[in-house]
Amino acid sequence: MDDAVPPAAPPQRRARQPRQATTERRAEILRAAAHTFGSKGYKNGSLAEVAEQVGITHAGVLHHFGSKEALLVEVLEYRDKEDVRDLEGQHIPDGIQLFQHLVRTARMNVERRGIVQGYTVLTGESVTEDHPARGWVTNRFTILRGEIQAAIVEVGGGDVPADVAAQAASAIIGVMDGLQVQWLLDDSVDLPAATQFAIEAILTSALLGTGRPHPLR
Amino acid sequence: MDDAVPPAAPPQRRARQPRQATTERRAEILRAAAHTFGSKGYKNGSLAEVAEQVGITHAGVLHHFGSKEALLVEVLEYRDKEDVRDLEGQHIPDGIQLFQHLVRTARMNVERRGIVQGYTVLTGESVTEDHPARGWVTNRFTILRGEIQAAIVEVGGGDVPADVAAQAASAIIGVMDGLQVQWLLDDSVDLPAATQFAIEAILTSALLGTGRPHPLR
DNA sequence: CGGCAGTTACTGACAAGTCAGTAAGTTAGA
DNA sequence: TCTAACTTACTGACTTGTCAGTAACTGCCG
Repeated sequence: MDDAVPPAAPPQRRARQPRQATTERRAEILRAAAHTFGSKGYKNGSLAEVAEQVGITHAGVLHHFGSKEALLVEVLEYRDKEDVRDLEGQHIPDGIQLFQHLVRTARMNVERRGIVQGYTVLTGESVTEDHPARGWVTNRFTILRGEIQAAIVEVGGGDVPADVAAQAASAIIGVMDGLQVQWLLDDSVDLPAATQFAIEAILTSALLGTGRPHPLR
Repeated sequence: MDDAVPPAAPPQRRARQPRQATTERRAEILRAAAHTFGSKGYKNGSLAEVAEQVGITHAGVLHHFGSKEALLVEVLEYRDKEDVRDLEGQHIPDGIQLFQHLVRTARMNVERRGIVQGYTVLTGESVTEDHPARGWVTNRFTILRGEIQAAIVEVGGGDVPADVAAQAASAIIGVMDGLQVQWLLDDSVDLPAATQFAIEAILTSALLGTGRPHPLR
């Protein structure tokens, strides 16, 4: 390759860029879409409802995102970026701190019912055939399981067998999600308390035999 | 008017009963609907698709059930009855047998992916506003929690505090549901093993301090 | 036991609505 | 001036639900 020439002179003519306010506009639409898909589901939430929240028509939304499915994909990416930004400054928790972080998240979630509902509805929907969010949800689970499994092994000082750590990791994610569903349907379920109880229980069992004391209390 | 005649002669005329084959016909439709709502969700599954499976038109389905929502309700009731029939002969498990039953269910579920998917999709959908299955799902959770909580107290010989038993009961249901979602999305999740591991872990923690040995192994 | 009244179990057509997506025209900002 | 950012108007595909009509079945009357 010839690297001597300056990188490809801009064949750009004039104002080919989006306007300045457009970035924020798109973000507005993404937040509206997250809200709609969250409360009604992806299939059942309409572009018109999303558009109305930002004061435009559904065709305006399609101008920005091309299709409903593309909008969903960007919503999911947007949420990922937000999650990362929330953790900015803080180092990514690992080891025992990860579990403390999970319990803290459950406590926070009680104050963000809408977000929890969105996650729950979308996750449930994603197991249907050819759902556009299926890949995203599956990937999310895979990453999360990996992180939690690694944290379990780390806390156990390497003495926890891989398959036990894997089962415990799945179980921790499962119990968090499953408790959220019950809590959404019935406020009498104590989401933070049950989450903490279950995580401690699963962690204790996974570490049993390593001779280490329980690290959460 | 001549009121001398005996009070309102039976207005019953003739054949008022459904035909013989109708019961089985309705059951066929219910099974088809369970399949469709299970794989596509209630909102996204159409009457036409249900009808096609039994070789009639969507109007025929509506003839039998009146509305889509009424069909869903009957599907749920039908499934309940089937569940009960499955347990027939066997006494309803309680105490430690309930937990063995739950683990056995997880093992069986690996062979009934469709049913698990139906349960998962419908449960996720039900947390949306005004969903027609919401009451059914909520009620199901309430009953299940009560049974599991009672079993925990029983196994613990009455030494387990009510709130601990309640949290453990929620957690056990939650982990079963949550693991099913992960398993549906990713076969590499070992549903039976992780379920058994988590139930044992949660049960152990709940019984801790009662001085009883772990009852599952 | 034959026939007919009344009902069931549908079909096919249609109503009324929602939906995503397209195309063409308008406005306003860089 | 050029074009991004819309709107309006529309299409076609689907939805559930209604309705009138029809064939077939059921049970009673004579």
